[in-house]
Formats: sequence, C-alpha cells, structure tokens
Amino acid sequence: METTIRELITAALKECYGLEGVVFAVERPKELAHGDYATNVALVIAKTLEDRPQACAETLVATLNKNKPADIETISIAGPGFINFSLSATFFTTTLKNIFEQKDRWGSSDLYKGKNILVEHSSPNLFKAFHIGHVMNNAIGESIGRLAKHSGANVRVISFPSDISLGVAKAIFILLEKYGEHFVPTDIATLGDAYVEGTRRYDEDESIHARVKEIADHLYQQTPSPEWTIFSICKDYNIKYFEYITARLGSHFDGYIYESQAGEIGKKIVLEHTPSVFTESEGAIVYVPDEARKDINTAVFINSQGNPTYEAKDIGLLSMKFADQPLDLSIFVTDNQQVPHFQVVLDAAHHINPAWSEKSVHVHHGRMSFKGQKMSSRLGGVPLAADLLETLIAEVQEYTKDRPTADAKENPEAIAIAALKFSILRAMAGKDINFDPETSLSFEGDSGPYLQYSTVRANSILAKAKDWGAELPEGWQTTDLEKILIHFPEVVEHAIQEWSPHFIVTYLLELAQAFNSWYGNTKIIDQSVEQSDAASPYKIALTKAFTQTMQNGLYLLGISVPEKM
RNA sequence: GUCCUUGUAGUUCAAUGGAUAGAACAGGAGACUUCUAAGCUCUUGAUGUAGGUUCGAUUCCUACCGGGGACACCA
Repeated sequence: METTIRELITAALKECYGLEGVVFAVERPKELAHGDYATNVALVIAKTLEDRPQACAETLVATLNKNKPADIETISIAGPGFINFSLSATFFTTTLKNIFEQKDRWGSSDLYKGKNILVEHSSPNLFKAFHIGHVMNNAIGESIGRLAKHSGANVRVISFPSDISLGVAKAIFILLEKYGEHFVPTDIATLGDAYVEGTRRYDEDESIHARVKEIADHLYQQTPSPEWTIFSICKDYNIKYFEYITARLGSHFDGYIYESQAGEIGKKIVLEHTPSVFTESEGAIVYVPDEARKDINTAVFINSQGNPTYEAKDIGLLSMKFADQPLDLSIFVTDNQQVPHFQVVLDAAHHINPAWSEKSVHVHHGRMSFKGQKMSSRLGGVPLAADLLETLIAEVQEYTKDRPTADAKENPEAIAIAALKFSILRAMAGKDINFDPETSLSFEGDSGPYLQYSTVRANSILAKAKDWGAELPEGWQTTDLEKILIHFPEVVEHAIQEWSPHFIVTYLLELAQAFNSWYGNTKIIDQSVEQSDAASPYKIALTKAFTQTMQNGLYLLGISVPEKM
C-alpha cells in the first residue's frame, strides 16, 4: 500500500507541476486519527514552487482524488500541509485474508530474495564462562538471523569461537597443576575458574611465564603433549556446553570457524600482501591507514614473534567466510568496544579484496552495565547466563504459583527468556543497556511476558470460538487494531533494512496494547447466548489475525509463545 | 592529548528533519456479576548548556559540559 501511494503521488507531481525525482516521505502517522498513511510532499515542494504548502496540497489532492483506487477512502489535508490517506474498510478485510493465507510467512519480505547472507554471532571465548554479555550478543544476533531469513535470503548462521590463546594456555597450566594430566572436565565452572585463576597467577608469578608460553606453543603447533590432550578434551566440552546454553536461548548454529584456523590463514594472507598493503615496523607487520582517515588507528597484524594478532585472525575469518560460498552480505555482531578494531580490519581488508569490506555489515550493540549493588547481591558478580536463567525461572514460578490458568507443567523457561530477551531487544542496538533486574526484568507493563500474555489470552478465545470469517459485518467501525495490523510487513522490512530488532518490539507493544484495550471493551464471543452476535465471526477473525501477527513478530525476536500463562 | 560514540519524565526505553515529544515502571485515582486482572481506564512528570542552518530541530552543524569506548605487538 505504501508503494501504491508513493506511485500515486509521483504521478500527481508530474501531472500538476511537471516535477520528477522529488524526495518525500510516505509514512504511518504517529496519531491514528491522522489517517493510515501520511505524506509531507506538499511541505517539501512548497519551497521550490514558492507557494504555500496548503495550496500545493490542495492542488495535489484534487489530482490524487481523480486517480484514487478503491482501497483509499479519503484523502485530506491537515496541519501545516500534510496529506493524509484513510483506507477503505475493504482494504482491511483483504489484509486479514492475506494474513490467513500467508500464516507464518505473513510479514516476511523479499528484500534479499535469492541472496546469500551469512550471520556470525555469539562468538564465545572458550574456557571463559558464558555470561550475561554473551546473552545480549546472542539475543541480538539470533534476532538478526531470523530477520535475515524473513528477507527471502538463504541464511547461514555461524559462530567464531576463540579457542587458542595465551589466556587458554594459562587455564591449562592451572588444570595440569591442580588435577594432573588425566583431567576430565565434569562441570563448566571448573574451566571458568581455571581461566580466572590462571590470569591471576600469571600476573602475580613471573616464574610460570616460560611454562605457560611453552604450553601456548604446544597448542598452536598441536604438539602431542599432556596440554594438547587436555585442551582437546576441554574444547569439546566447552563447545557442547556452548551448544547447550545457546539452544536453551533458542539458537542453532550451522557451523563454526575457529580462531586457530583463521589465524593461520590470516597470517598467510597478510604476508602475501606485505609490503603492498601492510608494512614492516619494529619487527612487526602493521597496517597504516591513509592519513586522511583520522578515525582509524594503526594496528599490528603480525607481532614481532611472527604470530598473528586478533587483526590478522579477522582477516583470515573474512577470507574463510567469503570462500565458503558466494556471499551477498556478511553480518557480524559484536559489542561496540570492538568498533575501532573492525574499522582498521575492514579498511585493510578493502585493499586485499574490496568485497570483503563492502559486503560486510558490522552490527554493534552496547554493553550491559549494572545498576548499583542489586545485581551482585542477587547473583554475585557478573552473572553467568545459566545462573541468571535459574534465578528468573524461580521468579516466574513464584509469580505463577497462585495463578489458576497457568499449567504447572507449563514451561517457565519460555517466560523467563522472554523477559530477558525483551529487556535487551527493546532498546536500539548500539546503546549501552542499563540493566536493572528489578525494572528491566519486569513481568508486567512493557515486557516480554506482556507480549506473551496478550497472545496467550487471545489464543484462549480462539480455542472456544466456533465460526469465524473475514467478511465485514454491517456497520462495522474500523478499530485501532486493524489500523495497526496492516503495517506489520513495513515494520519487518524496516527492521531488516536497519538490522534493528527493536522496531519489531516497539510495534508489537503497540499492537498488543491495541488488542488488550479492544478486548477490555468488547465482548468477542458470548457464551451466554446460543448464537453469538452478528459481528462475532469477524471479531474472531480479527483475534486470529492478531495472534498470527504476534507469533510472527515474537518469532523474529526469538521469543516463543506458551500454551497457557 | 587525538579520534569514535552517547546525553529525552524520579527510573528503564521510544520518536526516516514534521502535526500536541510517545510508552512502561514507580506515585495518585478508578471501573468490572463479561471471553485469562501478567489486563483495562484516568492522572502527575522530560529533550545537558550556548549558538547556528530552515517554513519547521530530540534529530543536522559548531563549541562547551557529563557518561562510555579505542589509540601498535591481548582478545
């Protein structure tokens, strides 16, 4: 519909003024009272035409009215010269029918139809605990992966685990010392603790440096040794744990690229492009950006020992990503601390293969900060993902305890995860999130559970409903719910264009509020009467359209809908 | 010091340069013999400071102030 209106206006501009190529907006007005679509075109052209915006609007509206399709009811002028379009009732019923036909595909777009998109997110540092920061990355990455799938593209989702590093060598040192060479991990905490302890010991005790470096060498060279054996076992264990925890959060990965693999390839590529792209400086291989680029730092790609740094590893990663398949888009998700790093890497990569930088999209999110002492008193330190989930699940169970409608067997984890993901995805990615469990993880008001609850309640009506139909009842007054419903595909498209899940969140809140408000004032089915009122089938259809839209939207956020709540 | 980023009610978040800056939580009030009250209705309250660009600025530009981050051999 947006496209139709746009074309209509473009034609009118040409007819009235002979104007072409005017940039104007067609959008959903903030106020529903202002109609279903609005355009600022009159305000835009008023200046070049040296006429009053209202006068331009009047001329345009006269022409628009002549060519008006049946789906548009009225075209009016308002405020400083906006042109507002109100749609006919038939358009809403057509949309409802579309929703029932398209089902799970309702709202999906074809922006990247037939393209190949690779999404990388949730890249863990093996041996380091999966904490709340990873949850944030996972929530955003998972949602972007799902948005990509709704863009018509072939999507592959991968993760880039950091496996071998000096830090891991420190952890192995501790494990060998404490448990000997026949160590077999039985829980994830032991590994995380070893990492922390190793880092501390390395800083305090210089006498272990030589041994730790030897361990690191053996890992890099894959030398048969006790450390290599332990490392291999622990790496498998960590990956299994990573898969377990991300599966609980709703993610699945199509594959992994390990940092150790990327490092070797990256080093080779960097050496091949020295000195054409990279230069030698003080024994290291560095990249010096163009002088005009003040926003990019010089960075070391291969250190003076001849080992690839993080930068070279990312060059290797880029090469591997683009080697696997012809990619149209490569999206990777990290926190914004790494923005400067990737600016250097992509700038350097452009000189090696322009596609690597041109087709890469870096989605960066803010970091979680914690409000006061509350978080630590509740969970202790930086919360691990698993601990946070347990705490939330316990709270959900407490909340649900006295609710007659909730099934005792109902999955409280789905509600806990919804609360968590909502608090992350509601905000525009890129900004830091001030994480206050008391308010951020609410089950009431604007929250994940609110969205779930609205859907569950509507579903329970549908379970009782019999006849339904999208035929418009006589004298039906179009509701806010219908007016909001029709915009879902545009919202999804916007979220895809910006790779911003928060547009979906904002929209679903608005939609759920409209439904709840309508629900509070309307009887949808009347069980006391033998035959429901004449409008009932349509109301049920509307409810059905609502739940379908909510389900599709929540899917894009990685949030599932329970049976009962 | 250089560069990047951010600043909106008491709090957590919205607002492609547009119409009266929206929600939610917290605070105050209320309705219901009704399909799930995690709900609904009403209410108090905000654009860091100073300039500039224009028909119009939370949005763009400049300076300042306050957060966050990066600045060569960690990831």
